[in-house]
Amino acid sequence: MSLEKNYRMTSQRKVILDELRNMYSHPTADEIYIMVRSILPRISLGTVYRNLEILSKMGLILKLEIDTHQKRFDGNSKKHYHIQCINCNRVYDINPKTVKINYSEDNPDGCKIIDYCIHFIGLCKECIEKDSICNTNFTDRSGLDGKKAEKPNFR
Amino acid sequence: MSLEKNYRMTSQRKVILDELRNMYSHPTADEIYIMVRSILPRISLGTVYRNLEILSKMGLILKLEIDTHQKRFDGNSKKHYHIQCINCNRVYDINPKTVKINYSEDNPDGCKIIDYCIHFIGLCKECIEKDSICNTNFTDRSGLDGKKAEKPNFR
DNA sequence: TTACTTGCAAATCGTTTGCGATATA
DNA sequence: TATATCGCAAACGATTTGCAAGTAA
Repeated sequence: MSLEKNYRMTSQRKVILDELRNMYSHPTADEIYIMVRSILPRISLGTVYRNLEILSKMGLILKLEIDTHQKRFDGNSKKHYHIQCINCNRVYDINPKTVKINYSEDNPDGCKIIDYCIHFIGLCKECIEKDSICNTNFTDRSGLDGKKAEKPNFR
Repeated sequence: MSLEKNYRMTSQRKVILDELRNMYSHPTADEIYIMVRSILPRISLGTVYRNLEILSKMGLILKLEIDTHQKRFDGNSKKHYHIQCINCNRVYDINPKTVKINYSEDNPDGCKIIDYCIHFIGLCKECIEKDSICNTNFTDRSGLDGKKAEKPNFR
């Protein structure tokens, strides 16, 4: 008597997984929906959401909660760090060797730390290159708060 | 010619700020709405949202984006660390002295890190105490994924 | 054959916004 | 008095869900 579901590998699920695994960036559900529709034009957004949920339950992908107003998904299911670009909003992997975090499990306030979530904010390679060509001066963040960045063209 | 708004200190705004400053935990907008209604019964949820936004723009409170499906607010506007309890879902401050983070601005992948967001996951003092009394064994996190924890009774 | 999955559409939930009335500086 | 703010209700955007039909194992 198992509580597990016998998940099936449908064509929809397979295409979503493949698309995600072939990407460098970590897209939102609606971005994945657009990509997958070029292969399966009749797929629905609900199916995309359901499959992303199941694939992450199966441990095949990662659900990222970096963006507060939209979830993002990562075809690499091993835990690692991410950076969100302040210019294009895309999310990329960060080399874990460049980061060190130290904390004591037992906090003087009486809390017990079990795990942590960290993500970085900065500029991606592509936008840095664009910056040095166009002189758009991204590194000045003043007045950027709350403004919507350009929609990323993924891939 | 200033772009600033001349914010006013209305009774609603003052009560929201005071409530938030007198709290140890960091509530959601609807939790604040419930609290404030006991003082100002005719206040609307929209007003609570608008004021929380303005108070954080004024730099008097902090908008926390720890919980992905609901924003939380902190009466202490200085940047500091937080922990969310896996049992009651409440968010508390973490003593910053117990945490050390090291990273290099320039990532080998070509990204440039400007800032970071970190928060901790664990157990709050209250729930640890409840655990040792009731033997509910919180520290076993298996099967907890996605489950809704009990609604916190704030204060 | 069975029960998992789909497409579709409607529902949900947190949050934002337009409006005419009210209150603060 | 000018305009920031209010309460109310409707709108919004991301996500979830109910249902009848379709399909993988």
